[in-house]
Amino acid sequence: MVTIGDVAKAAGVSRSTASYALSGKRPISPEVTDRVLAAVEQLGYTPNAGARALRTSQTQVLALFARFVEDEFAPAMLEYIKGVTDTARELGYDTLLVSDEDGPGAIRRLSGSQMVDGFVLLNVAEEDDRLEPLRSVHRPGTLVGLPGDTHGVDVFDLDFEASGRLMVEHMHGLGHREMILVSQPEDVVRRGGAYVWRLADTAKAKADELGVDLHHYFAASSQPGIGEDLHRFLDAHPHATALLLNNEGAAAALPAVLQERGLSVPHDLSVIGRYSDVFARTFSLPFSAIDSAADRLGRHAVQQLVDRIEGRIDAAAPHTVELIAPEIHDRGSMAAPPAV
Amino acid sequence: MVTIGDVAKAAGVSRSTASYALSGKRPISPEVTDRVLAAVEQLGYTPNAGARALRTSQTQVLALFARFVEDEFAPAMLEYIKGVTDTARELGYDTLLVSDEDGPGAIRRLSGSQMVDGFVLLNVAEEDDRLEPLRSVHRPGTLVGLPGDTHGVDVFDLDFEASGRLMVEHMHGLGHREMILVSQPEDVVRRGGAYVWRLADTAKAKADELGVDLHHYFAASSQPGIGEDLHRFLDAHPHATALLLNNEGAAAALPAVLQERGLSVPHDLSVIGRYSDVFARTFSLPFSAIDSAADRLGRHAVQQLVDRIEGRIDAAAPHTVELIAPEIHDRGSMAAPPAV
DNA sequence: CTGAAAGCGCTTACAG
DNA sequence: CTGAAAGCGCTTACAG
Repeated sequence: MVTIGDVAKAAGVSRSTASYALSGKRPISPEVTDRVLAAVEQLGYTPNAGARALRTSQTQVLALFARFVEDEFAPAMLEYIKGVTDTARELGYDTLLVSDEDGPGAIRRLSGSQMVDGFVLLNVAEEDDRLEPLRSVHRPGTLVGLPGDTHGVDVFDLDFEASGRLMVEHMHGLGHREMILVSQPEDVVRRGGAYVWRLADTAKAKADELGVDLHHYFAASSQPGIGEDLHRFLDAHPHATALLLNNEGAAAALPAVLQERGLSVPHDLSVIGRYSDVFARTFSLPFSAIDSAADRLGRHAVQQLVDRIEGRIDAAAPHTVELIAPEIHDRGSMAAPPAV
Repeated sequence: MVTIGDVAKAAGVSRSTASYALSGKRPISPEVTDRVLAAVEQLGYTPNAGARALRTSQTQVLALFARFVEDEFAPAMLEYIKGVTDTARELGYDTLLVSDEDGPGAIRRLSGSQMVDGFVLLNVAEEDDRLEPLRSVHRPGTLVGLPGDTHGVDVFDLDFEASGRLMVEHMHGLGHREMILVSQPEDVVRRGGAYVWRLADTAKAKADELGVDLHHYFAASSQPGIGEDLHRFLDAHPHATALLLNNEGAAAALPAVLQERGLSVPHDLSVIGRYSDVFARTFSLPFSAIDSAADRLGRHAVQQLVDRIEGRIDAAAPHTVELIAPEIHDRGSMAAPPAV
């Protein structure tokens, strides 16, 4: 391998001069700089990452913790991952992908071995077992997903409370007075998916406030269960005119259910979902939805993390909790309810 | 950070003895070993990865190159990624995920900076621009996907040629004599998806050999195009009794098309696809299919790579091209053709 | 069975 | 504006 010593020799300077010429950390004459650059080019020099990390205690690597859970829609996960890796690369960092069962152990291991400069955690649960080690390791960490206790970490998530309100408000504004809200299965909540009840609770509160009759159900997350569930809900509430979906499987199953019941959207039923744009494209879903903003969340998370790593954020300053305001991607599935 | 010097001091031995006690590379008395281990435990020692890499020229990190292309079904990609990262971890390696636009540049950069011990390339095209740098960098590389030129790399893929034959043979064995084969769009082939014509060519050859009438089409990969395409193919060949799908979008769109035409499977039409099991689950697809074996391919690729890195494979020995034999996952969508 | 020392390649404080 | 030297933490050949 070619080292900075080789570069220095080829350029006829000392190793320190070669190093400074490349880093720009002290003024080097243009002629010398040119010779160094030429040598780098000609020899194909790339600094040894291990040596640099050993010296500087900076690795230019971020750890990305993804949890691959059943029930979870994979393309959405991939979008987060892509958002994170792309942004990291733009900012000069590589990404170590950790899908370890043993999340807490992996955090300690990677921090102890000084392999990474910081951590991005995806799919964060209400009570997440990775948070305790993360807080203890003294390396910055950013979460995508809002846990119960946010101290010591930066947090980015969709504002699910505002999302619940927005769904109900929007449908109410169109004239709907009876709605069905379909949430993820209860075991998603039990595993720590607090976003499910966050959205449902605010939806219910807003419905109460507006005098809307809102029926809330947990439902299966995949076929055939979810199809049967949807039929059951619609049977139980024949006068409901709006369907709010915080359950990706329900959105995917709905077109078949509508066809079986001979319902047309938005003529007979108005529908709004909460899922990512890739999800909509993958299943060709014709329903308006609040976008999960996966790539934006991944992007913001990395920017914040790198700002911290590189000292652009005062360590004493309070941590960020950024909840992205929901935006409805309109696909034309909402209208005034049918006249009675 | 705690170093091996701290451990040595706590155990009352020299740094070299501490190191040897941990690596086991030379005999150390049980008492001393115990003291070292206790010190490690108590101090929470983890070796500094950069220092170790600098000394040993081994990083215990693999680079995983994923290409996120449109048209590509993401869950399948995620399955490969999971197969690779999990296997790597089991073998003591971390995984650097690279989704760089600049694949060739990233290979040179990571190799030059000695950040990784080897490369796994996903989604390899017939003529892949990452192969030239990979061959030049003198670090082992394993491909998932069969390129035109396999020299200097280990290759793992599903045997698409055998898959084409198997589809036709199996349907022929059930009595079918006229079939439709639906391939991915032509631009997938143009981008280097040679597996498309590999499967189609052997299917056609086998059909000729068996006297089967096989109609081959390229089709769109997503709705609404693919639905229209399927209708068109079925209209054009009213006597075809079997449908062979080497196009995930076609498989996902087929249930709706069948319903619209009032066709039942396998009574009116026998169907076989080629897609992963997660894909089938995600879309609740009721069709028998040749599994893409994503996790198995990822697993084998990493095992082979690590064997090479760790010198368990003679560098002079020829490289591997392992094509996994297709297996049909039977979901009951194939039967004898309807009596005329 | 154990220890003192060298050196991997880099950056940066020290010296001029 | 440039150079010689130290030291990051590790492993291993050298010495006993």
